[in-house]
Amino acid sequence: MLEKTYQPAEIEPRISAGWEKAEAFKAGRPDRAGAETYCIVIPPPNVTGSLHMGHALNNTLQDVLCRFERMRGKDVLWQPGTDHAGIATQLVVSRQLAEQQIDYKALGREAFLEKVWEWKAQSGGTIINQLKRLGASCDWSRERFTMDEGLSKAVVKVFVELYKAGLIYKDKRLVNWDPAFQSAVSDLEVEQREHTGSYKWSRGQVDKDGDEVAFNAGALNKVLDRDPSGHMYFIRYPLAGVAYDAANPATYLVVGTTRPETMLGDTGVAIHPENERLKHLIGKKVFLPLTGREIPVVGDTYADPEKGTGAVKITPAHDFNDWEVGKRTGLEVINILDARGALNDAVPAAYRGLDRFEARKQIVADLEAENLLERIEVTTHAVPHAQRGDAIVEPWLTDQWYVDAATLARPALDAVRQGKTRFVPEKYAADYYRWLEDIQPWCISRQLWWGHQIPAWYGPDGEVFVAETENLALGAAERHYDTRVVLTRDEDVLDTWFSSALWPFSTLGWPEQTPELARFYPTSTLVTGFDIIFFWVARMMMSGIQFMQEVPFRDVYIHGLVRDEQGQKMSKTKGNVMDPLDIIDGIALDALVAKRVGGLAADDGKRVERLTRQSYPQGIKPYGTDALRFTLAALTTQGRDVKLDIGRVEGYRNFATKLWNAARFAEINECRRVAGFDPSSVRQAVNRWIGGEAERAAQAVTGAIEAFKFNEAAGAIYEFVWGTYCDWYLELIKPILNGSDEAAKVETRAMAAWVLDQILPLLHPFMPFITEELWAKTGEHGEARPGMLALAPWPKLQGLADAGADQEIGWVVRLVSAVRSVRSEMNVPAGAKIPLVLVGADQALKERAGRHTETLVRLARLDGLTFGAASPAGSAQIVVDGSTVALPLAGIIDMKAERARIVKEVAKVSSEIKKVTDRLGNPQFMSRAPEDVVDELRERQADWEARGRQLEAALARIEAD
RNA sequence: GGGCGCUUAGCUCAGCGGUAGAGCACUACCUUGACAUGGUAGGGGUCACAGGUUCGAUCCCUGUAGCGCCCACCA
Repeated sequence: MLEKTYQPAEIEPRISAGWEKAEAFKAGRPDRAGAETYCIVIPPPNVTGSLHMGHALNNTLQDVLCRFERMRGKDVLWQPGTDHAGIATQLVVSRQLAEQQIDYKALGREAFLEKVWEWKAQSGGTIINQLKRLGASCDWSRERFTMDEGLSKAVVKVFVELYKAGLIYKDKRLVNWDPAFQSAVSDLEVEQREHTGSYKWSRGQVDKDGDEVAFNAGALNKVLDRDPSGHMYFIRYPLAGVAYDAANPATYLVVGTTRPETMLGDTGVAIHPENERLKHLIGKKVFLPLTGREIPVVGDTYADPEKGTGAVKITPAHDFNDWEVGKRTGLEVINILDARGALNDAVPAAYRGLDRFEARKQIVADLEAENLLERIEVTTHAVPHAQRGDAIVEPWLTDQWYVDAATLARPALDAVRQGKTRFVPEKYAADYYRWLEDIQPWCISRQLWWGHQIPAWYGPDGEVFVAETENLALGAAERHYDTRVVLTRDEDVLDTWFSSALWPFSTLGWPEQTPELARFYPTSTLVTGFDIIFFWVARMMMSGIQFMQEVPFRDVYIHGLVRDEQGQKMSKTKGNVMDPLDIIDGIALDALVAKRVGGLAADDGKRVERLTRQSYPQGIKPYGTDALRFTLAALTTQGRDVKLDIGRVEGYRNFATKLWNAARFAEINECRRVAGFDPSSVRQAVNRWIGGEAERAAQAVTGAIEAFKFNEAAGAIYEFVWGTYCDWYLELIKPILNGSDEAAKVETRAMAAWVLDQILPLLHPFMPFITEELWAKTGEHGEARPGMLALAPWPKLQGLADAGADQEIGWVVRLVSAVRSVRSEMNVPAGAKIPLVLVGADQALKERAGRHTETLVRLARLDGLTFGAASPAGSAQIVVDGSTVALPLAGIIDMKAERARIVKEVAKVSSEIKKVTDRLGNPQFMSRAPEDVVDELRERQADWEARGRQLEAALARIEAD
C-alpha cells in the first residue's frame, strides 16, 4: 500500500542505496554487450568545497540524457570524477592554514601537499555524495581524480610527447604575473576591470591670486590610496643635449601613462614615422627623469598620432604592446619588478623595495618636484585582475613553459567546421572559432605546489632534460655530459587545464589501450557552461585530436548560468548563493541567513541578511531532489540563463505529489499491471483515447530530449500527467470503475495501470526517485517488481491513435467544460445537480451520449440527461460541437443574465465570423495564401457560423418566453 | 571599439509567419471516497518603440531605447 503522502526525504536515500547495491549504472553490463554505446564525461567539479546550483543544473541535464539513453537500451557510461584545481585549491587550503596562524610557505612543499591531500579527501568525498544525492547515475566504480596515478601518467606522457614534437617549449617572454600568488597565469585567467579615477591636476592652472596651484603630494597620496587607478599622468621627458625649460615645449617631449612607476623601466619613446608634428625627433634621445639614463626616440607605427600626445613611452618589460615595439625597434629590456610586485635593484636606490603602488606615489611626487609633471587627468581604463584571488596582475618577464596552441588549434577548428563535433546551440561555435583562430601560446607553467610537477630536469649548466621519469632524464643527461650528473627537477607545476584537457581519454585509461577506451571514445555528448568553452572545451578538442586522432565528443551542449531570483549571478560575496541541498532538504530562515552571511564583512553581512529575510521569510521548505531537478530541466531553454524561481520548485514538488496520488488512486481501484497486456486491444473509447494521448506524449518527450530541448520534454510529460491523465482520464474512468460492466472494468483497470507504466519511464529521467519508488510498488498483483525502472525499457508507442475515440472523448471534455463554465457563470451552487437536454440530437449523438451518460452526470453534476426537440423554457443554452445543449434551470438562474451571456457570446462569434470572412473575401489573400491555410480558415468559418446559428436560435427561444 | 543575446500577463518564463501560452500570484466557489502540496470557473497582455517586407508580423529585415554577456583595447 502506498503511503498517504509522498515523502521525498524518506524515499530518496532508500532508492539511492538500491541503485548503488544493484550497481545499476555500471557501464558494460552483460545485458548490453552488443549495444550501442553512449558516454558522457562529467565536467569534473573542483575539490574546493561543495557543489553549487550550477553543478546541480549541469549534472541534472547530464543525468537526464544518461538515464534516457540507458533506458533506450544503450550501454551508457557516465564517467565521474573531480579536478585538483591548482590555484583555487591551493588558495583554499593556504587560507585555512592562515586562519590557524600557519604560513603555508613555512610548512614547506611536502608538508603543505599533505595538507592539501587531506583536504582533497574531505572535499572530494563531499562532492561525490552530493552528486549521488542529486541522483546522478554515474558509474561510481570508475571515479577518477585529475591527480590520480593513471591520469598523472597521461599528463606526463602528453607533456613529453608535445615537447619532443616541438609543441611545448620554454620561453622567456612577458606573462601575466600574479604578484600575490607569485605565479604566472594564462590570458584566460585575467579579467579586465574598468577603473575610473577622480583626481585632476594641472600645473598650468592658476588660482585667484594668480599663483600657480601648488602640487600637494599629501592630498594626491590620499587619492591614490583610495583610487590607485583611473588617472592619466602626463610627464615631460627633456630632450637630451638641450637645456630643459619648462616654459619652452621645444625642450621636452610629453608622454602620457596610467602607470607612471613603469617609467623607471622605459628604454625608449615611440613616435609614428608619419607624425608630422613630432617625427623630427625620431633618432634623437631624451633624458629619462629620475634615472640619469638617456633613451632613444624610435619610429614605430604603434604610436598613434591621434592618441595621447602622439609620443608613447616604451617599457618593454612591463607592457605587452611595448614588448612588441621593443622587439621591432631593438630596444633594451629592463625588468624593474620582483616577484612580489615591488621595485627591484634595476631602479635608483630611492625606489628599491617599494611596492608598485607606493612607488607610483613617490615617483609622481618626485616628478612634480622636478617640474616634470605636466598634468593629471581622469580616465577610464581596464586594469587586469587575477580571476582567482583578485590581485592586480603585472606583465612580467620570466621563463615559462608554453604550448604551441596555434598549431594544435588548426585541426580542432577543422573538426567543428566539418561537423565532426557539433555545438548546441549552434551559436557557440562562433565563439569557439573566434578564439581558436587567434589563439596565443598557452602558458602552462605555474609557480605553485599543488598540481602536476613538470617532468623537466636541469643539469648543472642549465641544460634541460624532459623525460617521463627521473631515471630516463638521468640517462639522457649521462649521454649528454658523458658522465653522471646530479639533476634538479623543475619546481613548477602545470596549469590545471592541462590535465583537464585530457579528461575524455585519460579517464578511460589512456595511455593504456583499455577496452573502455576502445569502446567509449569518442564520447557522445559533453554538457557544460559557456564560461569554459575556451578553458576546457577547446583544449579537449585540441588534445583529443592530437593524441586520439579523433574528436573527444560528438555534441557539445552548452547551458546557461544559474542566477538567483533577481537575475543576479550567484556569488559568495553577494551572499545569494543557493545550496542545492537546502532546496532538497529545506532550511530554516536563521540557518540560511547564517550560512549566507558567514565570512562576509559586517556591512555586506547586514545587507545579505536583510535581503535573505526578505526573499525567504519562511526559510526554504524541503522540496526533494526530484522537484529541484524537474525545475532546472523545465527552466533550461537553449541559449538562456536559468533564473531559479523557488515558486517553480514548489509547483513541481506539487506535481510529484499529484503523480503519487494518481498512483494511489490506481492502487485503490485495483488498477494493476496485466502481463502481456496489449493497449491496442481496448474497446472503451476513453481507453482508446488515452492510448493515443500516451503515444503523443511519448513522442513529444522522446523528440525533445533527442533535440536537447529539456524544457519541452519536461513540459510535455507534465502536461500529460496532470492535464490529461489526472484531470481527465482518471475522472472519466471513475464511472466505469464504479459501474457494473465487468468487462469494461477489467479493461480499464489494466489500461489505467498500463498508462501509469508509460508515465513512470517517461518521467524517470527528470524525477528518478519518485518514479523508481512507484515502479517498485506497482508490480503485477500489487507485488514488488523485480527489475529497476532505471534499467527498464523506454516507451516506444505506435499505432495507438484513434481519431474516432479522440473525437468522442473530445466531445465529452468540451461538453463537461462548457456546462461547468455556465454553472459557474450563472452562479449555480456547486452542489446543485441540474438536468441536461440535448436538443435535436441525431441518432449518432444519442448513442454517443448514451455511452457517456454516467460520466457526464458525474463530471458536470447532472441529475439526468434527456433528449428534446427544443430547449425547455427557462433554459441556459450552450453550443457544443455544433449542437445545442439546454440546461433547464427555470427558477434557479436569472434569465436576463442568461440572455446577456448569450448576447455577449453572439457578439464574440460575429466578430470572429467577420474576421474570417473578411480574409476569405480578400482576393490577395485567396490568390497568395497556401491552400491548407485557406481550407483551415473555411472550416473555421463554417464552425463559427454553425455556432452563431445555434446561438441565435437559443436567443430566439429565450425571447419566445 | 567589435560581436552576441534579451525586452511577451503582477512575477519567473515558453512559444510562434496564419485564433497569444504555462507555472506562481490574484478573484469566486468547492473538505465531491486519489490528491486542499487539491478541484472547478475566472480576471489579467496594443508580445519595448519606430519603420519596412508580406495577402497576413508578436515572430522575418532595418533602426532606436533599455538591460545583460563575451572579446579587444585606450600610451
